[in-house]
Amino acid sequence: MRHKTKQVKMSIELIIRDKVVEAVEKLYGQTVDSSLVQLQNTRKEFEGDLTVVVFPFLRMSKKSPEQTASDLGKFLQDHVAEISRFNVVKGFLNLVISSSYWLNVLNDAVRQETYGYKQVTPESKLVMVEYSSPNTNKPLHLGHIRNNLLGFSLCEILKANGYKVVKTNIVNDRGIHICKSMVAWLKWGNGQTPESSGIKGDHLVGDYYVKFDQEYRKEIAELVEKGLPKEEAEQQAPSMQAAREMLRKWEAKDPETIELWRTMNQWVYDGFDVTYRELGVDFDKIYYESETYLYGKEEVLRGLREGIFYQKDDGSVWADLTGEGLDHKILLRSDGTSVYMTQDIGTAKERFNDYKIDKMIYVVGNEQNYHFQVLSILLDKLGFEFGKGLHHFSYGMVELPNGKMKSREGTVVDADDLMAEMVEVARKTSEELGKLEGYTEEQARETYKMIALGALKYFILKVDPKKNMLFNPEESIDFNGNTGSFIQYTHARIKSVLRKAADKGISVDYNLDQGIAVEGKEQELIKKISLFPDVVSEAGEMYSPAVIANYVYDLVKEFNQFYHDFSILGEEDPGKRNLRLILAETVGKVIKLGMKLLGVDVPERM
RNA sequence: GCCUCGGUAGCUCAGUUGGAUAGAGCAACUGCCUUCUAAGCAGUAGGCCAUGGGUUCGAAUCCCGUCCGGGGUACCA
Repeated sequence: MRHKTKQVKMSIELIIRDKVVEAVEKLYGQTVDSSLVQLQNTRKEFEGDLTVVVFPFLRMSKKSPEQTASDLGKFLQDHVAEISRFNVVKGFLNLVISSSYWLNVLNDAVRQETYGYKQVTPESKLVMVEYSSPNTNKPLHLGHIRNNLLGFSLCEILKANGYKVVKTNIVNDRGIHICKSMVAWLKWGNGQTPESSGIKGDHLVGDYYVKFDQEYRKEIAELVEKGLPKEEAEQQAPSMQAAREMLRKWEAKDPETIELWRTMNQWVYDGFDVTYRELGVDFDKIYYESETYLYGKEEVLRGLREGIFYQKDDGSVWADLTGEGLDHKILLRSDGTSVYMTQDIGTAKERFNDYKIDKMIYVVGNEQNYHFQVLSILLDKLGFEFGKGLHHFSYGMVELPNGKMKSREGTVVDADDLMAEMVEVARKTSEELGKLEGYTEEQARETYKMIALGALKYFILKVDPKKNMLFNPEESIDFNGNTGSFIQYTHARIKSVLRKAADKGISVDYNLDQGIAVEGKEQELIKKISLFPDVVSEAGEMYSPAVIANYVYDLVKEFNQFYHDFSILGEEDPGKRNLRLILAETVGKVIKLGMKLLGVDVPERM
């Protein structure tokens, strides 16, 4: 799935490919493979729809590029009904496709409810996608937002490509990090709860995590003052001792510790639920590290028994990966506790037990590339045939104008705050423009939220997932230009036109008159529409929401030019008006279907 | 040090089987609302595609070197 496969092109392209092969045989007596036929969309400045690059055939024709292109052009025009004209510029053969062909494309598109999507069938392959994967010691921030949006969108894209998808989340609910929050809460919390304080649970627990760190630093400073080396001070600080002790008690299943752990984790889950709901993401199955790490431990010990792994004198367990060109990797600490990798081995095993997974995808930041490379190898060594097939969907980090986000330095952009702020800006903008008059308060609020989240999601998803991206809070809240709002706005405009048409009693006739003249701009739009199914499958092959985002932007830009230059309802000729209505409706549909793949809703009005 | 990803307009980003004169948005400047929503449309300006070689009819794209930046690199997750 990951490797580049040839896109399934629309039929006309296949026909042209075949005919070029045939032409080369007939004209020059040479057999060529159709992969030699380079077909591309004709550049705007030339007349034509599709262009054949003829350079590869010069060796066969033994003629000039122009002559060769001209030979092929004549042959194609005579043998392909859809080609109405052609012209030659240097080695480029530009083909003009007849307007009736484009009208047929539009006809197909307007009639299909989920144009461009593939159906999921009982035979479809099952893909499990892990995303989000938060720690339970602090609220979600901008980095998580990119993760969640990419994960959710990827799932939508896979579904649209005919895959069954299980969305999963592994919650890192155990370990020293949550113990730090617990220690701090016990020391300084005075029994504070989300209810008593009015603070959202994940934020409350996060506040105690920060509190812990502050006190811990103070303690280190004091100890260093007394002459201890820094490393030793870090180990001996009372807070850290307390956190370690808490972890030991947790692993020993001390009832009080477990009870506190459950309580505080539940506060966090309640908080996360709110954030996930606001963000519009969800999961089919949630795994908890506190459960899976034990399975991982079992597997590692089995590996040790079977001689796949080895043990050092201090009791720690290791994997030797030098045969794979990597280093040695620790799997169990000398005190027998498990590490991140142990947990992931256990989780993977559980998942493949629970589901008949054909493909497993981990949506995790690129700082963990090495981790997943190792995980894949270890599972393979342990005899799991799925090991080699794991896919790490590795995405870049989100940077802020003043550098990286550091929770300890207070430079994180909190997910809840960010969404609330964007909704507020959307409300102000919308009220200034006065576009929602007549809407109830409820409807208006929904629209503000839709606009705010659309802007945020599009801003993040339009960039290539692999790359690091910069998030400038001021720019990101812009609603003009290449933004989600621009796309939503165009959808609202289209809906407005369609409403007005209905008001005027103009009904759309879906039997397009084949003889109708199609304007250049209209044909450009149909061409853009015709690309959508290819774009969906490309996004699925490349695991890239950005492909969808950039396509929808192009389409919308094209539509707005058309909208500006041509009147739809003001058109006198009923046939032309009908064509334009169908065009508008289809563009609206593609916008909606495309944005759905990004997890973005589009409004009827804005 | 080693591994890995990246470097395209002042800023944020497109540009994927190598193809024609490298594209958008933001910011700046200029026009367009008695006409279907101006969150729009049109225009001006802005580029040695980090850099040096190579491959070929043709390179932002492929290969090698160099510089700069991100991330990882044996008991954090």
